[in-house]
Amino acid sequence: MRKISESTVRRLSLYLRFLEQFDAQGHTTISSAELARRGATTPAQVRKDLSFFGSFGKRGLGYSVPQLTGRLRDILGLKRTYRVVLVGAGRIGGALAQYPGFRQRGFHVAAIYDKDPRKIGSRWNGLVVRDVRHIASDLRKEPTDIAILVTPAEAAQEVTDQLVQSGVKAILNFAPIRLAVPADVAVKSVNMALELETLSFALANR
Amino acid sequence: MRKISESTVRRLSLYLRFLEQFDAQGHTTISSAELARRGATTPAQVRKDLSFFGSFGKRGLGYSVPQLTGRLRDILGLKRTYRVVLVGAGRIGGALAQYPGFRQRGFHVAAIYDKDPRKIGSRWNGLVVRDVRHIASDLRKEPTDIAILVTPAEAAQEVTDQLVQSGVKAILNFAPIRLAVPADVAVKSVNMALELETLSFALANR
DNA sequence: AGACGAAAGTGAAAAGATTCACAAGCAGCT
DNA sequence: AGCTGCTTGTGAATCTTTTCACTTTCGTCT
Repeated sequence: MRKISESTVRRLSLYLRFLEQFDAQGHTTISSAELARRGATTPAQVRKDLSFFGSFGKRGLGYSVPQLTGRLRDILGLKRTYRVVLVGAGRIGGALAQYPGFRQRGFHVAAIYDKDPRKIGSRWNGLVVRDVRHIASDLRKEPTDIAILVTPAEAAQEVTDQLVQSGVKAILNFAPIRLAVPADVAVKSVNMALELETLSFALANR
Repeated sequence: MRKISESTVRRLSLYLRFLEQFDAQGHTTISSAELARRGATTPAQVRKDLSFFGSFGKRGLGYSVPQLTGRLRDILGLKRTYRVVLVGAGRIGGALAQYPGFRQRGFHVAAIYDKDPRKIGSRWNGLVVRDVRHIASDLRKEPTDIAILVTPAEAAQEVTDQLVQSGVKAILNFAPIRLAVPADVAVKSVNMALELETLSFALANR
């Protein structure tokens, strides 16, 4: 497949959200102009993004809301559910484990791991925190594609190696460190402090 | 000032992190090649990023770690501390309020607000959750540049309007909605589910 | 049936970001 | 002082992304 840019993928996710809202409002078709308006982009951008994957619209009419919704869910890999494991039962980890937005989209947090004996055995939203040492054997029984990593920086690489060994193919990383992984493993890093810094930059440079 | 791209700003933040680590290791100079290695980019990229703001290095030698650290903190607006208010005392809000990475960087979460009477008055990390209705009067007494918004989507725009009215100039938005704000207010939106979707896209398209 | 308005699809142009490649400058050495 | 080995700073070249502008197609109306 032709290389699709990260920004295109992010916009496709956004379009999908708008489509769902639009559907809830009872609309059956939507134009690229309307999608653009909601997504703070341009109609041409919307059409170009979609055109990488085929042509889904009807000229003169727009896009069928249910049909485009289906295609986007397909493109984004959202027609299935994902078993997700979370490593790091701290405050952020706990919050993420219970975040309803994940489950709504088909991402099921099925296990939480930590290294700290004081946390192991405690309950988070019905899940018992397990020892990180069980990752390998657990995932052998329950293959898992996606992991969310919320450990301190020091532990992140070691845990990553275990996850990768156990067959995890995608990692959402909250640890402030760049993870080394094989080429076939996708890593997406999120860093809250960095986001705030883009804001302080904006404040300082006006 | 010349327009600086978002990606440049993000990289500058990263460089600053690496510099701090490098400093802690006792190094006094660093080359663009070393910064590039750590940041998964190229030496030319590092030099170009820095060149937008001046020339800080010594040819043949590299950059002075403390000097470049200082300049980056200056560029990113990190030479001061920021008073930050947080709206939405849910699980994610609570976790963010206590996130040590913010305070380390000079972002002080000084107040938490919520609309839910059951949450108002409860304590989060030493802060008492206050009624959102107090935002305007509180911020009149304590001017605040940055807000973190962790409300449900429905409440987000209303709260934003109040924040903007009260002089907030930058918002880190976790609500899954595009906020309407005046041109002089910076908004940075973070959407966890969307990040996971870029991963499921990667899994689906290999 | 033909004409019209609306909107998709799409090469081509423009804008923007990254990489290249090389001159210039610095420190250390002889 | 002059030579050598590095490494910066930067215009130019390349690559990527976005925007433009135009053709095609669809549904509707007369």
